[in-house]
Amino acid sequence: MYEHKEIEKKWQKIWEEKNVFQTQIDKAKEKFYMLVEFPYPSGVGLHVGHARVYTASDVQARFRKAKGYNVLFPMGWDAFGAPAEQYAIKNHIHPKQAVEENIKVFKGQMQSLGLSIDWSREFSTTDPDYYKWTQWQFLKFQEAGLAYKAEKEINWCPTCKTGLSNEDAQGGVCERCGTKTTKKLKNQWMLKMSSYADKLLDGLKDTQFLDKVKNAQINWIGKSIGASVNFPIKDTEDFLEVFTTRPDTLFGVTFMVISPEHPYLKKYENQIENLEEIKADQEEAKAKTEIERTDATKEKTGIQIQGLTALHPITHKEIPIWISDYVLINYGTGAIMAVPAHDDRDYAFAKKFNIPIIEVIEGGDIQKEAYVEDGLHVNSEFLNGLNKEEAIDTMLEYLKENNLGKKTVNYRLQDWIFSRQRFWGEPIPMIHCPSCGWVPVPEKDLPVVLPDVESYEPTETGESPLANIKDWVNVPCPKCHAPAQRETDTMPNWAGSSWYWLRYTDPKNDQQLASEECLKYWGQVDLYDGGMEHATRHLLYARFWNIFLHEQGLVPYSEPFLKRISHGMILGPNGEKMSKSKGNVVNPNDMIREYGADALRTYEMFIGDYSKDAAWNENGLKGCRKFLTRVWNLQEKVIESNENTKSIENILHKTIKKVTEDIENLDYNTAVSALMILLNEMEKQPTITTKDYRILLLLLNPFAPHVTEELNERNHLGDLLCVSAWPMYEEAKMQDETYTMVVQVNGKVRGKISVLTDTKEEEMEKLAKEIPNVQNFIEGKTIVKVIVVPQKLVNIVVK
RNA sequence: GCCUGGAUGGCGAAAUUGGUAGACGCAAGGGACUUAAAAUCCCUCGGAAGUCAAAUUCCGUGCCGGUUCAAGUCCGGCUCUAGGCACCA
Repeated sequence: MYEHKEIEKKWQKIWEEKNVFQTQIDKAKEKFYMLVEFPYPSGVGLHVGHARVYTASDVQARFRKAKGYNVLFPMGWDAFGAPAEQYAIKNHIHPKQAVEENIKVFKGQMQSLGLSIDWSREFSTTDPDYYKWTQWQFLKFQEAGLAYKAEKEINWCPTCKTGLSNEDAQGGVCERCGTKTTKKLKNQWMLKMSSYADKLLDGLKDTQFLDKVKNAQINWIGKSIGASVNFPIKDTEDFLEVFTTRPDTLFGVTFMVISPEHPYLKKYENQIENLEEIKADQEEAKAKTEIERTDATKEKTGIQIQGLTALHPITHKEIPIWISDYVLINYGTGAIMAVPAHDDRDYAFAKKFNIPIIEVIEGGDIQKEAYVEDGLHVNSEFLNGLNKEEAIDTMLEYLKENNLGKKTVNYRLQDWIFSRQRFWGEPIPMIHCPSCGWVPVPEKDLPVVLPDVESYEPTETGESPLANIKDWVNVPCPKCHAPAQRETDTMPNWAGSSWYWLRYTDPKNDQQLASEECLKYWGQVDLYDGGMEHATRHLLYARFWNIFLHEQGLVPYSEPFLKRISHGMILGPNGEKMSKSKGNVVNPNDMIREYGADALRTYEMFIGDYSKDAAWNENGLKGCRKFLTRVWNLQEKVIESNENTKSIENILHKTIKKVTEDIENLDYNTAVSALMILLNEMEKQPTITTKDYRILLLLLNPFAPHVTEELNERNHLGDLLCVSAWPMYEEAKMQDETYTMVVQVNGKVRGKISVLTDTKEEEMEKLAKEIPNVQNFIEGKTIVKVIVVPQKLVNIVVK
């Protein structure tokens, strides 16, 4: 009887006691670094979706190990940040304690899945031994001038009472709690990520990320090439600088628009005649949420600034300046030149406020809509008659020569807002001294450890809860020893996950973030599995961080991840995302208890294309359990022999090849299917040999590691499977003596015949024409052509 | 609106990159074993026509067209759908 409970417990214990999955550097072997995104240990435990991802990674790790690689397959915990803090507040416990409890649950569940993780490398981002190095690396950014403090209008979540990066506030809602975000001016630590935009783009060439992942990153970075143009402001020495991707349309400019946050509104306050009206508008813009402001479908609003007028840089005509919130302060220069004839938004704005529209490119009907296509330029002096590309080049040349502007590149990517007003994060290791300014905490004083406190709830003022802990905040300045104060903001929870894969290579090192030897040997991650939701933010932060460390000579590789794949989600049985409120949550614990981890693993690999979402179906799981039971029952047919059974030798070798290639290509579903086919064939045999059986078990082992080990042991087939080599296939044994030759007439199948594999083309054609049903279709017709594809088919074309 | 993918039986899906569409599994129906059920095993299973049963034929991979001896696969144009970006100048 196949009793999964005892078997699984037994083998998990054996693996642990023998330290089978502990990994050391072994230069004689090629390494394989399998990384899967470490989880955020929440209170609810593992999801069956987690089980899918970890199983797939485990299949990969076990397979590579059997193939002779020295495999690194580590796991840790990403445990800083809002959710742990919220959970702790709700349950009235310290976040540290909450994290410990949750980790215990997660780890227990992972162990019950039988994952071949090297647990000796485990750590949490919240361990002071770990975040010491996160802080240390922040100081490296600071030293390099890449960390700076800036008064920034930031996305503010009124519920979490914290600043959010653009990445955390996508669509104008707080990533964690879903509240609409507002704006708030705050002095924040920033990391100069934007200056790495080109490096982040170029580096993609050295990776094998999925195209959709690469594309998501390219979009996010949002590089656009254009020109900055200076428009003189009438009666001043000043200029209004704009960014445009269409300098060729410069002669079509009929107005300009600046963002409500543009500094000139303050600078020329005294000159502006309708200042009150403008100020009211500014207030309004501030009150609007990001989502309201960026709703492209809504009617444009705007006010013309009286008393402040620009001049066209070439024609010197007067151009009115408007203020409108469709122009964003954090992109380009916060000001645009508007060409209503050839831009949709400018067109809508001009129509609404009756601003003239000048056509400068032929081809459209500017009475009806803005014409954004290419065409010949008109009304454009020296650009007349040129198409878009030529006109852009000519204009850029002209602007440069006349000192009116220049070619410019702009990015959507912004600097990384690195401050959070929270308790549960890595303290930013900086001290503010009244006379020395910001002073880094000396290396010897790291880590700056979070204090043990009673209350870690956010403050009403928006200051971090740490600000209230005077003992902790007040320290002497490291430079002049005068009374000074610690930074009370903490790091975003993206910080800890921006270098964790490096730490796995050398997790206990107390001298360095990881030794050079370990970093060199384990090097880049060979395969990094994670969700599509992390394809932009986490992956960009991590790459930015790694590229920086590489430039500092701290890590040997510029790109951290060689290959990035993304997995699909497991949906509820109804095809919807699993959620408590929908009542469609499947708990992996229940499934393991009832069907066993091996069945669950096999099912989750068989469920469908790994990169795609899949709906849960318990009957499918039952089917996989049945498959394992049949593998179990097959032992009754096993006879002792060092040979393969002749009648299944062919399919055996084909299956080895198929499973090997499928696992390499992450086609887990077809690998399982190939094993089912092999089992079907084996069951048809009166007996199978011990050699046959061991091959089946070896191939199945990555998917169902416990039951295969048990069967291997019970039938005395050889060494533990988890330390045995992957079986090899021989092409010679895969050759078929015959094959089914397909015969078509005019491309339609009219007959099939079994022929010898080495049948010559002429013979194939002759045999094809002899098939009675084929004759029915060619009789009385003229044969125009005969196509013969050796070892496949014959197609007779008749008229 | 722009950038990626995807669409195949009742369901999850396969298909060597142009060569037998639907492997494998689930569900369903029929049968065996059993006092019975569960478990297990065997058979059928895209639709239609045809037949005692077959053979066989026609239709069929989101829609319309094209290339080719041959198209789920390639090309052009749509529709729907998932994900990413989005008043980004």
